[in-house]
Amino acid sequence: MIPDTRPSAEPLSKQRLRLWLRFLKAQSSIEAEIRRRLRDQYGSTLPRFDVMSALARFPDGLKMSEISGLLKVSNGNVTGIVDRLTQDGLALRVAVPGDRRAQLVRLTPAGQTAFAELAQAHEAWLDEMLGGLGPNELEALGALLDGVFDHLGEGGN
Amino acid sequence: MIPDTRPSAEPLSKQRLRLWLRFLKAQSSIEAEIRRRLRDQYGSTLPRFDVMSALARFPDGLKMSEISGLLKVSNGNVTGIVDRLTQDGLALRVAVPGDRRAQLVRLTPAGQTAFAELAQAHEAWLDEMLGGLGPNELEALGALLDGVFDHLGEGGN
DNA sequence: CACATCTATTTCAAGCATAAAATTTCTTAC
DNA sequence: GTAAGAAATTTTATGCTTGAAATAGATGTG
Repeated sequence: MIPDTRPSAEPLSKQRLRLWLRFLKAQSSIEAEIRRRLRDQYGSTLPRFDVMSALARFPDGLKMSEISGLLKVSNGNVTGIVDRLTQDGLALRVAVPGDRRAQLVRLTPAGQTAFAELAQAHEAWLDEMLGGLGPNELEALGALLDGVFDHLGEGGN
Repeated sequence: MIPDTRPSAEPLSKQRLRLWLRFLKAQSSIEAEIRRRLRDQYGSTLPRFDVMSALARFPDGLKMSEISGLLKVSNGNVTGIVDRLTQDGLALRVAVPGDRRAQLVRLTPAGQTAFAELAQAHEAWLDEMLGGLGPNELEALGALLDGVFDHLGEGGN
């Protein structure tokens, strides 16, 4: 097929803007549905899930600043979320031997159980909501996202 | 090229999950940069920009509930944002003749000027950040997003 | 050891977001 | 016209998020 190289009536910047708006709409409608289900079915939230997810990947515990670094959110933000997880008995803070400033946060056994259940539901929800994407579409979308990242200069992390 | 039709080692649900995480990462790093620039360069925010954008498209004004409907956010949310825009002299509430419950929100002239400037910067930023996407990529990405929407049953609006 | 500096975390003030309750006003059915 | 219900909006309580300031502890240099 011969690519259409005619200058479009609409400038490229407008096309990029419109694509961004569609991108945002897809993202936020999916995310809103996930938040709703976390709330209604599990009495939880996406920020809590994100923190638990990080903690689940590091059974030896994470320092507060490591959590905020992984999730790319502020320190003060993590303080509040971990406070609430701790109140609910899902996480706990343990002292770091050599450093009285820092603490390691870990999932409690109850937290591990709760997270396993949430993670399974989360994966199933996404599988359902992204069901329109088969293997080829997934690969194509992944490649396009790589293009975005390359240009943003954020390949790593 | 012969498509690889072998059953992948990784189940499709996991692939969808991983794609979603990359999708989220792209979206949130771009959005974070936009929020940062709105704040640092214009002393504004994305929610304010979204509301002003809706108001700019309807010069005759919008009722509070119309704004929240367009932006798909709660009523109480809009109350606060419009309050702050009004305090800053960018929007105003005018009475609706036949209905003392409702009010029309409009941009002030200052609000129109401010929005025009923000909108131009916003488009330029996206053009820069999505610069990795040429016409063909834009079209391909648009088509893939359509596939997602179709499956979500959210074609319209 | 003292002092400056750096690091880890929490606290604070402001704004954003929601769902649920409350208020005010309109409409409709009698 | 009055009472019941619906509609438009605000208020409230709670949680998430940020950047900046505060606190406490560690580290390094003289």
